[in-house]
Amino acid sequence: MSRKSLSAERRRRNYAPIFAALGDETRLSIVAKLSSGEPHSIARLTEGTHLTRQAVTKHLRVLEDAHLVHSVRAGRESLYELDPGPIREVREYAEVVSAHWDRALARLKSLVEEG
Amino acid sequence: MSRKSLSAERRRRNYAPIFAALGDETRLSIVAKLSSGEPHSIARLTEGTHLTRQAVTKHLRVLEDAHLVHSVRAGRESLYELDPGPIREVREYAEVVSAHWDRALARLKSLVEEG
DNA sequence: CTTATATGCAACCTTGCGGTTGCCGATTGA
DNA sequence: TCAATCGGCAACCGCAAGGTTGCATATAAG
Repeated sequence: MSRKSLSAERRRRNYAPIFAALGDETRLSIVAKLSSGEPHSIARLTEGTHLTRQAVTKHLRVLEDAHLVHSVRAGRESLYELDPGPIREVREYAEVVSAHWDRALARLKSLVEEG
Repeated sequence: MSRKSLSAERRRRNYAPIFAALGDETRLSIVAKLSSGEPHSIARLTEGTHLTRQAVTKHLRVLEDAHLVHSVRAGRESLYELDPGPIREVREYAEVVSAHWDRALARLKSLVEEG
């Protein structure tokens, strides 16, 4: 289960699970906290929210399944850290769709002007 | 309801609904079809899928609520077209998070090297 | 006018998601 | 050793998501 092979698998057009994982405010806020680079424990990530630790744990599981995050056990706590790969893929997806759209518009425009 | 004001509202950090709308393979394929620039009717979007027209209609509703798509009635059919704004916002979000992460990593690295 | 096409609306079903509670094991620290 | 802290596991709950079927309505085509 090397990271390389995982990344290769992912690139095979499975964007939906990534978007789905990001489609929740709680999870977006977790991503925001972790994007500081500092690993956070579950208890730490639960602080400030009105949620149960279990709820946060479930959200972390979702993020982990989408490879947006990974955890390392450190003593009695497990530290979560951001995994930036999928976020880059999201950016690439958005760029591709935007580019496709822009080219299509340009084509339509030139058709109209020629006509 | 000018496009400007809509875009301004959206920019207020409501990324979750956009991601959620994109977090489904069927809807991603709809977006892909529409990114060609050519408006598609519901019947047209249903062709090739193993889904009911009603199911596709519901997905279109979700995309519409997230402002990823809008429809125009043309005779007896309603044509759907891509709305590129939210996709751009997705790209911006991904860029911001990536940049934040990269800066954090650079900071950590320099700390290690100094120490 | 009649029929076929394209959609809308509403009810209904099943499943998954977000969330909670309760209990148990492991690690830390006094 | 004993208590407190951090997590994992499992059961349970309500509700929305994804999907279907059936029927109604408007437009197009013959």
